[in-house]
Amino acid sequence: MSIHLLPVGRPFVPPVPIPPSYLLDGVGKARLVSLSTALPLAERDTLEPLSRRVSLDQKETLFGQDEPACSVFNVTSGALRLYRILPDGRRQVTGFAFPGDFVGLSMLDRYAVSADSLGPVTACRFERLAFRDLVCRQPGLMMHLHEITGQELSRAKDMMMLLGRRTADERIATFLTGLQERYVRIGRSSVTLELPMGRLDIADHLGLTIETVSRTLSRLDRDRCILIVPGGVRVIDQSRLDLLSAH
Amino acid sequence: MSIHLLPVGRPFVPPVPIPPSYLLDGVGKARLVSLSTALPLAERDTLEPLSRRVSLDQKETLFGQDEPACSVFNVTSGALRLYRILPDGRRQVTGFAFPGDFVGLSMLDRYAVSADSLGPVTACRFERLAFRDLVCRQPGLMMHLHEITGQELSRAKDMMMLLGRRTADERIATFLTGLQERYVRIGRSSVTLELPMGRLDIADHLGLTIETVSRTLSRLDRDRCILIVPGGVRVIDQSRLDLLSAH
DNA sequence: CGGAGGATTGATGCTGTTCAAGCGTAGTGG
DNA sequence: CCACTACGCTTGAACAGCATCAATCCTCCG
Repeated sequence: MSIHLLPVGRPFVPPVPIPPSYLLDGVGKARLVSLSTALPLAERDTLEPLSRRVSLDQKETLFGQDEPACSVFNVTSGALRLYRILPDGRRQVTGFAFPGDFVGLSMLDRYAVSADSLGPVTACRFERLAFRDLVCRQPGLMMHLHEITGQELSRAKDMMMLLGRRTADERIATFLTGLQERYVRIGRSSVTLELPMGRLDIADHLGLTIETVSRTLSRLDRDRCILIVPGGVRVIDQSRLDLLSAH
Repeated sequence: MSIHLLPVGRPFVPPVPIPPSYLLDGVGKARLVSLSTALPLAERDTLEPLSRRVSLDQKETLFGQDEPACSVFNVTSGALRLYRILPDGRRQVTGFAFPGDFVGLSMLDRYAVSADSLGPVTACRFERLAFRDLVCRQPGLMMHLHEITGQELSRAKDMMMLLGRRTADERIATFLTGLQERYVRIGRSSVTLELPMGRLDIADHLGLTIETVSRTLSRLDRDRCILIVPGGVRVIDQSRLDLLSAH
């Protein structure tokens, strides 16, 4: 069973693409050489025996917010939705986890969000305490994981800017280009941008309503900026999208 | 020179209050015993020699976003404003740093935000690489710092929920109760809640305009929920404030 | 006393929400 | 093969919350 430690690079500096085959079957002996923070192979090897495979069907929940966090996960295929809910039902989707992403890495004793599957998902599960103990003995690995958490924190700050200060158009554009970059990074880039999540998930992620998401996408389609296709969108005018999402 | 490692506790479980004197003069020999994740004194002692004191006047900048991150800081007195700015001037204040708070702890090679002082500030500065090397050799310390980063990430998700899904009233109430809790934690709680930042800072933090912040505070004052006083507010109806900010 | 900067308050307008209806496609069963 | 339903998505019309624009008011400080 293979763990996916994706390269930790600066945004907009996509590292060497990883063959999709490596990411999609979590079995082979393929090795991932990280660009900036290469992990000694020994560390990979010590991590792997701890993991056990988990499989989820569509819309199954992996864990719930505030539950005792007894595991750390690494997604190997499919996509997870991560979210919080207010007592009155308002929801904030804090993010989506794709192959290679860790969830629960901050290792507090309770999960900070709920996680469920958008479609079929497979992941590696680590017993938290064992994971913690092991990582403690490998300062290099721990540093790497800390760095990944730092990246997530930086993305969280991007989200604050987006949610606090950007218009609906900008939010949608930023969301789309952000997905593009993530797909590039995991070697999944293609002409059409797959959207495994529904409109409501996008809305709850971007702080909008489903109607506004739908309207905004429709307008971008009408303006020949994107083309809405079943299961995703095709980007027609990349530069206009980049302009809208420009930080 | 003394470093402030504040307890890492769950939200709403304020740990033993720390005498303000300890936090305000960064000199004495006082020791901070953390509730959940006590640091061996040896670790504190190894960290301290690395630090150098920095002092800032009002509205001086400590570092700018995207600058090479060559230092990690620990605030000892005063308060910092942490923010990002879009090319067109829109600003998102991602947070404020109070005594005991670390900034730059995620240790990416560039700062994720800009930081400047709201009033006079003192802090401990650590050379990043030395800090990193040292921390690498102290798994317990590193774990603790990782945990602090995890807490920050969790608060970032609170902010996403706030910015994406909550009304102006709720944002203001949540902001006020959040400040209360932080002040309790650093032993600074008092009848009046000090607001060292201006209305514009609050607005840019909560994704509102200065006018909305002012109006909302005025209404809470008119409704006898708070009392606006010079430099802060006095909370009159705590339960109503808690209700508004309830997660 | 006068000026500057921050804060408050009012009038108006816009962006995104709400409410409601209709569309398209996939799945089911006659 | 064609209803029929279910579900997600789209579209329209009216509305509301917060933003914008603008004037005024503090309060501190020279």
